[in-house]
Amino acid sequence: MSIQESDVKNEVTDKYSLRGRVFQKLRDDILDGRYAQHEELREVAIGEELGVSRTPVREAFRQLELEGLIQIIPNKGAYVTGITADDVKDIYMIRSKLEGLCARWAVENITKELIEELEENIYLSDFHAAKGHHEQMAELDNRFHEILYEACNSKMLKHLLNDYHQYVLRVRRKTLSNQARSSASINEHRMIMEAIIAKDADKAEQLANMHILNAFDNIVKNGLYEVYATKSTNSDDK
Amino acid sequence: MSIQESDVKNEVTDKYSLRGRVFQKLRDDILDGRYAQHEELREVAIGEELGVSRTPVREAFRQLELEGLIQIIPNKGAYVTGITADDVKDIYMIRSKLEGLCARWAVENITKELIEELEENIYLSDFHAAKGHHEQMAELDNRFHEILYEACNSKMLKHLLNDYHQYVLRVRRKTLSNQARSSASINEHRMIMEAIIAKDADKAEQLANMHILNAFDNIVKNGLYEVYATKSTNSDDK
DNA sequence: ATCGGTATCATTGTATACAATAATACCGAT
DNA sequence: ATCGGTATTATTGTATACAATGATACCGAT
Repeated sequence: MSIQESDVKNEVTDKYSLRGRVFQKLRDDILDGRYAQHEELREVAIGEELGVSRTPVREAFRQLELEGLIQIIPNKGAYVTGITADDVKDIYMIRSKLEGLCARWAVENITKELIEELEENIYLSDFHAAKGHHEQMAELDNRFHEILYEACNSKMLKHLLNDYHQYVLRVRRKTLSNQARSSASINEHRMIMEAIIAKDADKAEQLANMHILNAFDNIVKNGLYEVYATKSTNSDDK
Repeated sequence: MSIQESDVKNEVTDKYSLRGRVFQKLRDDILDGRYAQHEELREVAIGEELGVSRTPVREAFRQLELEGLIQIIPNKGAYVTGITADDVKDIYMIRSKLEGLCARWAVENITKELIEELEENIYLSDFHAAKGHHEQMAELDNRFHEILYEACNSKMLKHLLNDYHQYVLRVRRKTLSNQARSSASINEHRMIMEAIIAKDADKAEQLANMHILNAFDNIVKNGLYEVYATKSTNSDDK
């Protein structure tokens, strides 16, 4: 197997190294709002908490910085940046554009195999929707998007969308699973797939745009959006 | 000065730490194509080359991985991913959408101060264009976009666009500075600014979209686009 | 000659030791 | 009491030592 085929998940998660575990733990904690805005993270403290030395902690810090979740001031410290309600909104708006682009590119580049995967995905989604299997539906929802990321045939876009998808997964954990939205979502998936198969790039892009905006609407409507800090702006705490 | 005000550049560059230097050096080398695709980077070798120990090298590796420039396979090694001609194209297409979004948001959020900065930027650009000062014009061009990133008032979008801007800076280093394109570019900047001032979000977005696409066209026309590897593996390119 | 297995080596992963920097406390001069 | 400056401490930055893992070479059995 060539290098670039290897599972993209490993890029970041790396479940079995200490660094990977520290990274995941900190990212989850930050995205779940368990740290205050601008809270300082000390290497030894985090290390002791997780039973590891400073080395993996430092490496995790460097990654979190690039994800924009903490800010490192040289020789001074690491401060959590977290994400605010405004950030969540921005992420969805950005994702809307990018998923649109992804769907557009998929029209040109999708393979037969991936089309089949999409079809299977929709088919299974209908099944689990009828049964009310929320767990499986969430999984299939993720997978639908991941298939498209693969199908667009762009390393850059895939990488970017995967990153944002990570954020979204966490946000969604906090939102009620909403029966009505689930079936609407599947139908939107179906329409996107059909537009791609029909090679209608404009329609695919537009549908994908709307799909993400609808998902965001749903989050706002369910109100769980409020768990995130409102833009702290300043006059700062701490 | 509060934390979030501090210079966003430091997030990544950190010129004065060893890790920062290693990171920059490796990123530059990779983006300039000085490594072969899939070449393995060994920690000790890089460290010796730069006269540092493995620690800063490893931290830099972790960052490069998140930037997508190398892939790290746990317990095995780090392999450069580089960017191909296709990647450059994708970056510009993605940037087109994002800069459009940025301009749209700037319409709502731009401050008087930033509007004045934009006006000054255009004014100075005209001056240096007339004099043929390429260095200053490139600087002003960057700055124009950075002002917009600030003006959109979105931490997420700003962060993202700054990242891509880094790529673009390197790509542009390789492209001829083209007199005709320079003046066209300034005019496009002017029109974007005017649309923002006129609070015409649709127009601002559309102009910003086109501005980036035009910049890419120029790169392709100048042919220096070919310095990058063509997509290595799969049969098809886009 | 090929296969399987083991030993050796190279390389990464982690912990710790040391150096440099920044924050704090303390002390004296005014 | 306040200000400036120095000593001390806490914390990060870097180097090195050790552990674990994967790659390679060697060797014997078939």
